[in-house]
Amino acid sequence: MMDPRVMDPDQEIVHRSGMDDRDVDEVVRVLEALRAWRETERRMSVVSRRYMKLGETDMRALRYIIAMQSHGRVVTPGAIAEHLGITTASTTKLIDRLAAGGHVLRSPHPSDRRSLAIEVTEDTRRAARETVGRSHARRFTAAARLTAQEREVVTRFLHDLAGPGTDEEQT
Amino acid sequence: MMDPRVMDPDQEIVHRSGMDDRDVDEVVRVLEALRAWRETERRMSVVSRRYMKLGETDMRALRYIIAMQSHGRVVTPGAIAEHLGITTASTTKLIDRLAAGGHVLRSPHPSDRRSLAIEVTEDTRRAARETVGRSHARRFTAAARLTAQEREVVTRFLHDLAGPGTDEEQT
DNA sequence: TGCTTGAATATAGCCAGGCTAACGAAATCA
DNA sequence: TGATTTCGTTAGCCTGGCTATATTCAAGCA
Repeated sequence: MMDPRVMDPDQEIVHRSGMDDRDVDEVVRVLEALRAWRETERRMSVVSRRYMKLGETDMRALRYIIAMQSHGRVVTPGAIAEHLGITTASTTKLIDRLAAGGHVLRSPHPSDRRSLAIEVTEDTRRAARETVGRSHARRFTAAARLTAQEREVVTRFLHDLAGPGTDEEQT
Repeated sequence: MMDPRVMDPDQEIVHRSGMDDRDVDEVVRVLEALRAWRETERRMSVVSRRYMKLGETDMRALRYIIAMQSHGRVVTPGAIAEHLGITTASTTKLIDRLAAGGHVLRSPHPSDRRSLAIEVTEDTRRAARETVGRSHARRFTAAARLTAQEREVVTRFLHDLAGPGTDEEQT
């Protein structure tokens, strides 16, 4: 009635690759570390979003606006919508929320009078720099502690994780 | 008016650690790989959740229930609420949604008549195994491709990322 | 110039998924 | 046994998505 191998689809791979128990153990440790890190990230993201009273998408939007603005680009609602993968209608409400919270301003677009330039307020830019910057610094430090060869190993592993998985895009 | 260092808080760390340009470049590559992987994960999660017509929390709940059940544990709504970090009221609605979608059943708890045992249906268990299992297999394969020393490097790096960041819990 | 078509944002109204408060039923404790 | 605590549910609210539609302006053309 209950299949004990349910959460253990590794057997097939293990069998194919001829790994011994010790190898499997190490691999599992890597995966566990990966899982732990993701969980930490998720939790910290929840904490900092609670702190700034923003939802996940709003936060992503803010990061995007700040990044673009720091490169001197004019950020329009349409561009935000596209970046986030949501509709422009939802983006209008999103900007309403950010504006109500004093995070952004709607300024006229310099050349297209149909459009807008969304600008982040100075206070929010500072706050974002503090919270986002902290976790960025943590990542930076961790990567900086590695030797050159180790960095190469880690980078390769990460690319390996992300790379060939782009197959199941289905629309 | 516009500070070009806004998204570049790395300068201080770089300065402290006495890294040269080449080092910085490599570190940035590591971080970029990290970011790319996270983005991939996020996108794929969106895709598979759309496929199963489930929200993020519902999916997490399902994974939790399947995992516990596979260890022979009785899963109660309260335990689900605690694991997800949401209220029991929200969990009631969550279970309503999962039950309406045919993903779980409310069965009587074997020993406590106030409580319930939430059970995943066979169909959903199979579907979850397929989608979740695929990305798990991808991670497993990537980790399996590493040598023993490389696995150690990666694990250490990941722990380093997740580890000391648990300081800012602020309730 | 004046008209038409398309682009960019906004509005209205719907649904999902969180929350708090209050409740009933069962377990537990004095 | 009676009081208290625990567990899940219900009711009602708010946020953040969506679609469909409206509004305003830009751009191309007769």
